[in-house]
Amino acid sequence: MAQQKKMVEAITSRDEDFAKWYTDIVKKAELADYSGIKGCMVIRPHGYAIWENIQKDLDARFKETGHENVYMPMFIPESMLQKEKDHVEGFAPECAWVTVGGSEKLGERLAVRPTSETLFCEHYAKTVNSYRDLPKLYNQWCSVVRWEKTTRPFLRTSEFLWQEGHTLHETEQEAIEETKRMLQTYIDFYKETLAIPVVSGVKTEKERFAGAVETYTVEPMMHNGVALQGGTSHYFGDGFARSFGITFTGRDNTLQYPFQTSWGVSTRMIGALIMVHSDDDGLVLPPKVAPIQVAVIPIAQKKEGVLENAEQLRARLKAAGYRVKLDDSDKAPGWKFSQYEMLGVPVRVEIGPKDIENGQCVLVRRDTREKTVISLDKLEETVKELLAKIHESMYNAALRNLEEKTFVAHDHEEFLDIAANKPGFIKAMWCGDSACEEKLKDETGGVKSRCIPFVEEQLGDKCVCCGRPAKHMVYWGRQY
RNA sequence: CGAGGUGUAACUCAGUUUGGUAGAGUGCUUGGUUUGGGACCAAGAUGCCGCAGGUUCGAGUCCUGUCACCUCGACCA
Repeated sequence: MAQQKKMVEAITSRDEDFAKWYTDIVKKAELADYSGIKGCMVIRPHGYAIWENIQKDLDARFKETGHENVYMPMFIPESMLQKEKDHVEGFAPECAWVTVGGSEKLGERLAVRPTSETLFCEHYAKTVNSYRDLPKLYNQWCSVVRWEKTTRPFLRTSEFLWQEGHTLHETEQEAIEETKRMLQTYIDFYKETLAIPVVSGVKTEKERFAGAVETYTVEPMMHNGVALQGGTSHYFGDGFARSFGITFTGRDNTLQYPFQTSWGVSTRMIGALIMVHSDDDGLVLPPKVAPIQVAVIPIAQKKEGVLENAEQLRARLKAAGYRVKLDDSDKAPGWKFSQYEMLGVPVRVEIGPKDIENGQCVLVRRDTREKTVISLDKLEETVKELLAKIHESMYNAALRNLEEKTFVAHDHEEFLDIAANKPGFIKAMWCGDSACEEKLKDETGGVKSRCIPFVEEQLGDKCVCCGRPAKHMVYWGRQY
């Protein structure tokens, strides 16, 4: 028990100091390290492996919906960035600029891409001529740079990895459908792969992406009641097309502007995995993205036959298609238990002399710590069931947290009271005026509109801020 | 951009008040004993004290400058 206590002390308690707990997990679970470059992190093997699993899963979903991967330059000439007015206003303040090449000052400075709409537009302007060239369904996996003032590993870093889909369509309706399709892809991915429920809907004008007509968002709820913008899908209308002169000859032989979308998710999702699922003993990973799904820990491994039996279990699980690791290092078993819990490995298999004698092994699940003794011949079957069960109960626990932290405010006073005392989402009616969003944000010290859900509840008929007739029900909350 | 903090071993930090041989714990290496919740014994290796000047016989310590990172806030598709 003394050792158990020591282990817990290595990580700051989540309830005591959430921010410190978060960075402790990042470090202890070997996800990332600070780099010596402001706001930039080193993503370590365990963190990068999670990202690779995320990529593999998402990429397959993109391909299934007809998208192709491309790669654009990382530099954007200032003049190109400036072609769309709202866009440049939104992004120029946080661009990193290249002004010197070798020893020569550049004639025109280059932005390190903060996002690639303009590059895609430039390319589309050259390659799209006819309605037969549409739709263009492109995606790119890359990193982008935004000169953030306040950074935090995975949640907000100066450089981050993401994917950005950029598509071009013949009709407005098609583009809107694409925007919503990709939002749904994100919603499904969060649920099916990350075991995270989200609130989704459309952003208010104030929170909209620079240059977009509509911005749709997925908003997961963190364990401490703070929301996270977990992914966005934008409908651009033909605004960018007009700014960049992208035209095509339509079916009726007239020159037309195409309609455009973009959508992206980033390594920020790894931050969500931490803040939604993990606990005071370390990371808790959903099985689909866990770099190691099963850790095999031999007990008294120098005793005859133990390592051989452990190796057999490893080989069987590998053959069954699982990512499995046998730890035969000479660390004490207790150390290994803690270590793999810290790393978030969903299932641990223990095998020692007693087990071998009885033809059994011990399975321990990370999320609940529940131990089961099973007969060795049931291994593959039980692990399969267990991983599915773990995903499901992780999702349910996260859903419970989301529901418990969602409140309803009927009037101004109630809104302020909840904002001050109950961290989470606040559902409340809104008149549609940005001034009310601004006022509520000031009054509460940071509560902003998260989104207007697709299905709105009629909680009242007046705006909770100004009392004028309400137009929408809005999810409000603090965000990372 | 504002306020605060920190730079000494791989990590966490002591040492700075009062200048005098560079320290501890953890980790690492080797050997042995161990092994069902972060084991134990023994022996080792590891330093441009952030960087640049200055004062001094002598600077981790005093002075000047500078750089970097962290935290909080403001800002934030």
